[in-house]
Amino acid sequence: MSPGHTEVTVEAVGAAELEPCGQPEHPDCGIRDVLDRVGDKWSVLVIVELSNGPRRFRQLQRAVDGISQRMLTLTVRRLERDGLVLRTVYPTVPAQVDYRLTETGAGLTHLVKALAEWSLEHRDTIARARQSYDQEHPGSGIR
Amino acid sequence: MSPGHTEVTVEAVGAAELEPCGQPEHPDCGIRDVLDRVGDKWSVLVIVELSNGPRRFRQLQRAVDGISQRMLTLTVRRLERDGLVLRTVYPTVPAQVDYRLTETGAGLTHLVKALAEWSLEHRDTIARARQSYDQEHPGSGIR
DNA sequence: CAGCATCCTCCATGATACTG
DNA sequence: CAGTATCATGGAGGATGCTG
Repeated sequence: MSPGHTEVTVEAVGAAELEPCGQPEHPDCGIRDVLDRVGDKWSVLVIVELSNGPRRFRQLQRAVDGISQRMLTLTVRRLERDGLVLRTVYPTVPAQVDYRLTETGAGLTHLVKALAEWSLEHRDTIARARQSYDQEHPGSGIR
Repeated sequence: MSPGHTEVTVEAVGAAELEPCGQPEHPDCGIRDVLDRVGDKWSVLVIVELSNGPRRFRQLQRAVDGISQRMLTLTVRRLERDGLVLRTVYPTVPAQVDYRLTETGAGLTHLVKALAEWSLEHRDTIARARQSYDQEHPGSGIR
């Protein structure tokens, strides 16, 4: 997975076969587009929950503990806009809406789950690293 | 919240084999700890750059286009604190410092690269999805 | 139930200046 | 070179109230 590339910059992330794209304006090659989504506070948790099957709005809100109505709306709208989530409205009374992953979204799920598993596997290691860092650097103010 | 919930919640992320951990206080099981790092604006780009080998401070700053001195400092410090990056100071004049991934950090790199590759593979699909969403939902205000 | 509209707060990030 | 210190700010996110 690591071919013999010489000076590689951060944008040539995938390895040799990936387009370096090398535009100063887009140093991240659109990776940020996805990362901004994966990175925000709620998207991943919503995606993971949806990976267990379709969910309705309130159901999602209850599952993703702590999310506000507003943020759930925003999150799920953005995911829909990106084509990762499909939103279906049933014209019942009261209204009923469900959300499910699209195929694209499901593909991302695997990566997200891998990340989640990695997190769980290394949380202790990281926690210990932090403790020892904080001991050796008292009052560093880093969080 | 329901103490003995049988409902599958977002924390049962990996699937059946992952610890549900089920603490209302830590619904994310520490996934957030890692996600917060992966999610912030610069960590991933720094990690990816470091995956190409050790880098010095200025070198990193030049590679990660657009990062400010302050944010680079904060980012590498946090990565160091988490045990993902090793910081080595050489007592030369002027000072010389290099950063390299720890083994833990290198492990995360693989996932991050997978994410980056996925991003590149799907950026067009996502871009098209956004376009069509924006057409069908004019003035929705979603970004 | 599934939202939208407002208001408000705080923090991540940026800009700038200075230092060993 | 490799930072630290300080100030400013935009926007993410929370709280609340209302609606079809």
